[in-house]
Amino acid sequence: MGKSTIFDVAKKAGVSKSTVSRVINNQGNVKEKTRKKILKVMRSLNYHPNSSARSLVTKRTNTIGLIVPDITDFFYLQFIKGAEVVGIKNNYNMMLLSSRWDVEEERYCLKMFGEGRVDGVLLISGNWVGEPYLNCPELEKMPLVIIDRTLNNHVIPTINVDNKNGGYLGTRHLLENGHRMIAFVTGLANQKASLDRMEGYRQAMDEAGVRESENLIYPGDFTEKSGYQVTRQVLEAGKGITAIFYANDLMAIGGIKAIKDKGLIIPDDLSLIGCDDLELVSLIDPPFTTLRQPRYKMGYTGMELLINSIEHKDNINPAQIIYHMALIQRNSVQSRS
Amino acid sequence: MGKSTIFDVAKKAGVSKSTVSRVINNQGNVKEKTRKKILKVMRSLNYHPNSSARSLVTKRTNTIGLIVPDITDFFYLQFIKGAEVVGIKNNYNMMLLSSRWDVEEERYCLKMFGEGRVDGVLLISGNWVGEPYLNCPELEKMPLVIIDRTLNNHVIPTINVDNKNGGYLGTRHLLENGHRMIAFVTGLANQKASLDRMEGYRQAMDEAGVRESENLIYPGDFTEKSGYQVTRQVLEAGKGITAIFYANDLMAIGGIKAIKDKGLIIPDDLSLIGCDDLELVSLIDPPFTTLRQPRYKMGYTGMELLINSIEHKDNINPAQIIYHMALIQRNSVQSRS
DNA sequence: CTGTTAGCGCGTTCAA
DNA sequence: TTGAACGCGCTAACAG
Repeated sequence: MGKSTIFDVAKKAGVSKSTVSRVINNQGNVKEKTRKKILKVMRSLNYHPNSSARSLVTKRTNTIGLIVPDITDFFYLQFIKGAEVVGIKNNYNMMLLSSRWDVEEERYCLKMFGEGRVDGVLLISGNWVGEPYLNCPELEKMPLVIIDRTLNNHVIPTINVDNKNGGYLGTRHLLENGHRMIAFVTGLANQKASLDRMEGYRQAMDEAGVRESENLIYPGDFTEKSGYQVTRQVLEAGKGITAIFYANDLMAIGGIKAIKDKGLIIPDDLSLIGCDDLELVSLIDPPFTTLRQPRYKMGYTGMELLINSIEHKDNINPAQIIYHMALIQRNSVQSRS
Repeated sequence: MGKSTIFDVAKKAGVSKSTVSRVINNQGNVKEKTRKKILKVMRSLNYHPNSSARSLVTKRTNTIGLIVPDITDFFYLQFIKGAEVVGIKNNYNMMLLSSRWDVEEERYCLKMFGEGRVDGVLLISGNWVGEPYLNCPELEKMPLVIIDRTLNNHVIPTINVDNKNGGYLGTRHLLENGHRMIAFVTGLANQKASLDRMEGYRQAMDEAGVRESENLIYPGDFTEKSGYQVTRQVLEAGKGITAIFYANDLMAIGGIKAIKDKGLIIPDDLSLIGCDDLELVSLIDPPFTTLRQPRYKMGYTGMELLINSIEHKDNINPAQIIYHMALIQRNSVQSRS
């Protein structure tokens, strides 16, 4: 038996394929009686139009390609969620590929999507230093929006947060609470977000006249484990550090463990701030102060831009959108004034 | 200009489409020299075969449909991850649809995938009571594997854990540590997993001769919030409860908060156990004892079965696979003996 | 080793 | 209001 085609329906209903096609897409004028008839036959045959055949002629797939460094990473969930909501509202499906934190892999994903599988691509990028998307032939003519990354070529729209300002805000908050010996734990050295946040930290420290900031920077790698290890170093350094600023929440969580293991109390003995505002931060003890990156909103907006550009609703998409990071205060910063 | 087609390549290379097709799929014998030439032309034209056209004739899309109740839910990440690994290894892409915890929506997703968009479907099911997949015409001939659910019709392969045994094991563990007044916090009433776990709890309690177990069952809804609220009830009930068994980890996390808010210490004042073993459990303070559901493995195996069935590598897929839940001991159970 | 031919299932003219 | 004919881009016989 196999799947039934539009031809089977037409034959059984005693009409031509064209008429069936018309009722499927409810367009054109079809007599109510024949429409009813065709609908009935379609059901009886359990007919579903074949989407490949359709795409071949319409040049539309109604699906959006989504690329993420790691589906399993808590950090990306809200981006995806935001994008999904807009996708559903506009009748798009999502095809998911994972770049596994690899630039080459990311390019491969772009290539897959370049084979007419999708109408556009939402790339949630590994935030590498550099601009690897220039001269990428896979992209030719394919609507694309990049999230969590800023490009200066102004041809691919990007959505990002102001990481430098985030670093600045967090550091200011600690300074205003009377801290001066503030350590900064970085993420991976090739991650732009980490570098930018560190720059903000430096600027705030400089402005406050804390000259030793260079010696207060500790290299981490964004993982919980490194947060734990680095924090041990900080605690054993004996520099009189009273607060730690982590370049992301996961490291802060590791840090909290290390601090507790030392028998110290947060924030009484040591203050800390994270970065990103993962949902699970509120589950941690203590819930800690962090800088929120509006990830849901970013995914949402990214998908909107993308669909606009696919459907030419609006040809003047902005070249870049940059959101502020917001300080979310919880219970991990003690005033020393 | 637009996208270039196989015809453009053929013309520019001075050969026929068939020859180009042969090198694309590297099959058949093609003279090395012409192959080189064609490859070169393909690059120069930035040619990528159109996957819709291909699917139309091969009847293969090389993509797998994945249905999940909520992409954002921590619980599902490892299933997806396991499935993804196998998918990548076998050159399949993944198309992701979210059923949003709704049976109707789930059916709609199945329908979408029934339109030839995918070669098979991996359904990570909302674990509802009942068997809604019988007589579902969308499924006709479509390879399908269901995860996190057991069906007894023995036509659709399912992968699940032995939830009842999990409930039994957890309760036994508490009993063996000298607890008798053990509360059980359920999940949503229409969730089979919760009911099964509760049944295991009951059995263990009965075997141990604890007759009041009916009065120790508290209804929750799987959310952290309900875990918090129910735990407050338990603490205020004054029944002499010394341990709480939560039907999932999220509720246990809420419970931990409630217990701490009361100024009580875990496990000294109160023991507890969760269920599922989410990754984030190790981040919680204290890391708590729970029953592990091998989610990565389940996703992995599910995808393997599915691909086997698509490629007819193996027509005798098992009708159901049931994994054990394993007790993962951490620091939330105090011995009272 | 290579070219010719015939569809895959559908939407879209253009006539009727 | 309907049907006939064509083509989307590709693979798969079948010849040569």
